[in-house]
Amino acid sequence: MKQSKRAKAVEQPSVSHVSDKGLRQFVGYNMKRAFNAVHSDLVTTLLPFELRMVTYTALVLIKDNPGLRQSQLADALAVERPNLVMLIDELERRELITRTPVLTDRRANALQITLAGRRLCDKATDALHVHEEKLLASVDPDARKAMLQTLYQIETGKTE
Amino acid sequence: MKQSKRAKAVEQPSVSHVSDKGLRQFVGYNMKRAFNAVHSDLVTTLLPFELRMVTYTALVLIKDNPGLRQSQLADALAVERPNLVMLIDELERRELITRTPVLTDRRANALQITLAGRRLCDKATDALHVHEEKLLASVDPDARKAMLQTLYQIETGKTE
DNA sequence: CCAATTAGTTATAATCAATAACTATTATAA
DNA sequence: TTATAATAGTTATTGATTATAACTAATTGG
Repeated sequence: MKQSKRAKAVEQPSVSHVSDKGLRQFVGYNMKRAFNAVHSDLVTTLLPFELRMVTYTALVLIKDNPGLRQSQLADALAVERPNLVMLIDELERRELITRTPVLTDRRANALQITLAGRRLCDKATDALHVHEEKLLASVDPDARKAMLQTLYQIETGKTE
Repeated sequence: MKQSKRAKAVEQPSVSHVSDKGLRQFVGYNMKRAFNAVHSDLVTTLLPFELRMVTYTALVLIKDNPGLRQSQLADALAVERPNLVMLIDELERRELITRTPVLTDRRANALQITLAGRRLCDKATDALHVHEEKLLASVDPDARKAMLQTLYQIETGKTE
């Protein structure tokens, strides 16, 4: 839509540097900024494995929780069940996981990682650890541990 | 317990609790989990103001950087210019900001917050601070300060 | 048994993010 | 100066992601 009334031009001092100090007051903002740095690094790290953050996360959860059901995985990943189906389809098609019906509940599928899946997962995990260590090289180990504890506290809302 | 009708099928131990310990090793995972908690709180806090995270952020940046240009804001928000247009359209339509052409560069628009925009922004900011304090009530002030410093270190990659 | 619920699926809609191309201006370089 | 390139904002469109509704099959519980 074309603007019918064009505002009058005004002498404006151009902004040389964009200040975000108003946002820096929020812990959430600082968390998001830091996570963005981690995430963009993660994306490039996982690229050669043809994994995205969500597919890698799914793979690890299936590896660590053999027999996991799709609904459980959907909950853990915080994705809707319908969206998980396609995700699982892809991992199964690539033969990184198997989807086998459960005897005791024939509605459900039990997810298992395959050998190939495990190998890919392990390689990706190694690469991620290397990248993360590089990203956190300047962070003091104690400060890092303290941050993890604080993050967990925020996540769970618990005092300790 | 029902007996299997085929030997191939194996009794699957159902997963009672989904373990994410493999993911907890990553700082990025812990950051994302904590941020999710903050973010979902933020969404509900901003809802009554009819603001999303990105629109609130835009509002604050315009407030703190009078005369900001759209391209600068797009960079600061890390959104593509075309997508910013609709965002700015909405804020302008709601008369929370103004978009005035710049004298010295008639291609550019200078963004300004209006009085109504400032009032809404301030109210939202207050509400967000209240909510964030509640969310971080269990976190020791020193631990919080230390975390902010560490987060900033990760974001910028700098030693200090 | 019957109703309600659950797991997985399909199809679809809504939302969000990315790309190309256009205009009008401004900057540059021959 | 003129021609060319580059920039700011816009439009239209596409692609990707996320959410919703409805369905089948199986299980649960009264």
